[in-house]
Amino acid sequence: MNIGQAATRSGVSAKMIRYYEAIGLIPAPARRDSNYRDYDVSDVHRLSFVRRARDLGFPLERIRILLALWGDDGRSNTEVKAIALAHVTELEAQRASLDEMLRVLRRLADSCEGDGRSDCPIIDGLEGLGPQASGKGSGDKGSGEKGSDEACRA
Amino acid sequence: MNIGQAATRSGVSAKMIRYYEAIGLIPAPARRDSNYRDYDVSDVHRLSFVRRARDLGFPLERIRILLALWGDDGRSNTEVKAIALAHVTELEAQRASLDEMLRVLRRLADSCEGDGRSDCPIIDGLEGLGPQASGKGSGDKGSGEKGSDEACRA
DNA sequence: GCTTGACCTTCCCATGATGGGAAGGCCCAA
DNA sequence: TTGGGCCTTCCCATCATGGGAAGGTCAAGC
Repeated sequence: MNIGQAATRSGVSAKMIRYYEAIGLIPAPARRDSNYRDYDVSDVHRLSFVRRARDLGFPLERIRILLALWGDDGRSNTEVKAIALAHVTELEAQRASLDEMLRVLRRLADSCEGDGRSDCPIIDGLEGLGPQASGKGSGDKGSGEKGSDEACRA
Repeated sequence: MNIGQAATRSGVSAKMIRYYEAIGLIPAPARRDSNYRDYDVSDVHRLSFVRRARDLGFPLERIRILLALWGDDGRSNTEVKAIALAHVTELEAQRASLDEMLRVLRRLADSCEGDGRSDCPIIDGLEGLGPQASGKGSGDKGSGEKGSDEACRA
């Protein structure tokens, strides 16, 4: 079947199928006389495997390893599990990072009245790093105080 | 001060400072006779603002708006809050996506013994889409069944 | 003064995964 | 035969960041 058919069936775009082939993630399929790529059901099967792994957030280099294990009858599920758990650990780290951002952002947003005044704890929080920036120092932000002691070293 | 000093003080790498200038996120600073960029404390202040916003996951285009609001004495905190809340919504969507990946991955990992055999529910889960792939169909994965009915249309 | 090493400049390239689009060829049905 | 839809390759863009090369500057030590 053509690449468009394979794309529809596997859920991987034609563009991505060509890319996966280019980087050697999947083998180059047979070509017809017209130079069209020719896929069969096992190719679609492999592409679906890749797509599901992508949906789970696996980076392509890890999927490369998973594909090798997939096709290895003598594989050890210990290795597969290790890859999965390593990925879980990375996703957890990402989530922890997101949670921290959300925590800080929500606190800032909660402390902002949003009542139309220019006074804004969110801006203050970005400007100074205190938990609640106390001073309303937004007035000194311009390009005014260009001092002349330039080589100042901390 | 030199760009290196500004980088150290603001926590933004020199590379990034030049990039932010190139894309117009921050104004081009004065230059010395040597063509070195010359920063003052207000520049460092602005860079620190950018860095904190980046730490909270704001994309640069949103930071561009925040910077404009920061420097606008007549700003409305309503607008700032709207931007922050929009970002919260996006981060929450990302977290939901991560959580779903983690949920599926943990379930797969939990169902895998990791005992050295080749039998692997993780691989099965990637291969077929069932909640628990029942059949141990990993045997048919090779490049064997290259059928000849190529123009098959679903 | 001269050397040395740390710093600065610009420019190009790479990442990771994906999409957009142009220019040209192929295929099938009307 | 023609038209439209599919395919091919090739180049470029994203987003934020880093690496590195080739060359200029500066400050300190001798």
